[in-house]
Amino acid sequence: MLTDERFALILDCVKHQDIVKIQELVERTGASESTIRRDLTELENKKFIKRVHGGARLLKGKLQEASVPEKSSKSLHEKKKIAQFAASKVEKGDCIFIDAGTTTQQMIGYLPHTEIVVVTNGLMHVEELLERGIKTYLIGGAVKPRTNAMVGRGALESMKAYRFDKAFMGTNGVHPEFGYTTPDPEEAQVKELAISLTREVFMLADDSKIGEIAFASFGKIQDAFLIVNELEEETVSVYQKLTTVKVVGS
Amino acid sequence: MLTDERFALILDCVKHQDIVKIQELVERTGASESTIRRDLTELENKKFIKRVHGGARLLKGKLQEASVPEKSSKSLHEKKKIAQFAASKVEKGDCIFIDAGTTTQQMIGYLPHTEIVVVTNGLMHVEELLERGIKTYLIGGAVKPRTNAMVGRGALESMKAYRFDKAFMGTNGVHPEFGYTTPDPEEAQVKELAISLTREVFMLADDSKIGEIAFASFGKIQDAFLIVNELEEETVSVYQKLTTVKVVGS
DNA sequence: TCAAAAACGATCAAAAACATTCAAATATGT
DNA sequence: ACATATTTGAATGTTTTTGATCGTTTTTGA
Repeated sequence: MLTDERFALILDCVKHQDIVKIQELVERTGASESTIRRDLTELENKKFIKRVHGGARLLKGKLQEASVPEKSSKSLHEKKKIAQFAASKVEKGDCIFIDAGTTTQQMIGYLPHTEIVVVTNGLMHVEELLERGIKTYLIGGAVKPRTNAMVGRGALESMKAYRFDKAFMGTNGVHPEFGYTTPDPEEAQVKELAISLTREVFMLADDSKIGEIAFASFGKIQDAFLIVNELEEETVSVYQKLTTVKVVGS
Repeated sequence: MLTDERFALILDCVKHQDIVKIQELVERTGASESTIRRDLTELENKKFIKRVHGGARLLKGKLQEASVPEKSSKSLHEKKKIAQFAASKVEKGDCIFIDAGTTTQQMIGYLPHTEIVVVTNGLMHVEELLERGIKTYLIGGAVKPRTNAMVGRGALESMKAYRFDKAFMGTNGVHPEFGYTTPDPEEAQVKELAISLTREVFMLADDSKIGEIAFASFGKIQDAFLIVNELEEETVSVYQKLTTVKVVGS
């Protein structure tokens, strides 16, 4: 049996059974255990399957990616500083938009008032907002599995019914020329619309995002008040020519 | 049996039975008690289940927990029977609406296909739907704190963009004359609109709702296929004059 | 309340699965 | 045909998983 034949057979097994034992593969291919192991190792490197003790498993978010409670505590602390400053900008009676994402989520705990109205596209924010007794609106649309953000036509339509005093946005890239960028074009659409509906936009970005460019752009640097945790003097001045910048320090 | 196979089996048991004994798992997996204990410990650490003396329990997300104060396991079992039958009505390729509520939530675990599109107004449903890899749309609007249901103008507007093959609704009252009723007028609006956008409506009601009348009406008996857990012969015939009734028995 | 029964966590040795190495078999290129 | 590269399977020692045991804690029922 050829190598590629074995590969096909293995992938077929995994696809149909979700999980397959090495012994079963040995039996079905007639190859030795060593060979199967080598095959599995290679298929794992090529990101086709996930090896587990005793066999291999389908590589999918089915059971694996469900829980994401892990955070690097360093970057979390940075995010908290940024979030805290951003939250201080919220005034009683404001109608604000809070973008989906982990940095913006941190804001919720620091919000200085509960007499505000919050609109968000981040499913994960809702629980904490309600817990604090804040009037919460969620925009509609398709739910993006990995990030639990609302995207798509429904999200855009649904958001057009609102106007915001302030918006707090996350971003994956901040660049003087290319502006604010994010990897997902659908999320970019939502962000772009949110910005256009808002009087005063705040962009929350930790230092790892500065100078980066992701795939989809959703705004120019001057569209938002930029909040970062740390930044060299010279870099700050570049951005300060374009917009207001606040370095919260770490 | 591989570790991951056991994990899948355990999670499956917990999801369908809410609670599972160690002995049952030993029996079903063929593994030793020690191994099952280790598995449960690990699954608890990964936040998939909650260990209890003698077994393990479903770990509900806080969003779900909030709205489900405490349910007698009897009525939960009834709900499951109803949900199971309702789920069997879903066919591959369907676009369905699933109403907010605990009974409809039970359906998700029993859905026979994942090649469907689900629209819901129930925030608590989203997590489980995505976990099963189902394409999920959430309608927009205000989030109702106690039930985590989407209501209000935004919800209505946002739903109008969809049409459904089937809808699965919960209700607080079922009455021959007054039809289906619920205490909250805002939720009633949403339900009413959902029904009007759907070809085939299923109403899920346990026996405690039969003959009851709540404040706000959202449909006549004949608007939906009625699914109940148990019902006296004579009562059944009353409703059967008006619509199709399925008694799933307990 | 108390004692028996059940469930528990910790420990340890056996078993299974593992990566690595090496030589034989096979394929490839000149 | 020859030398070289690749693939294969067996043998090696190592790591992970497993099931049994034991003393402790929790639950149960009188």
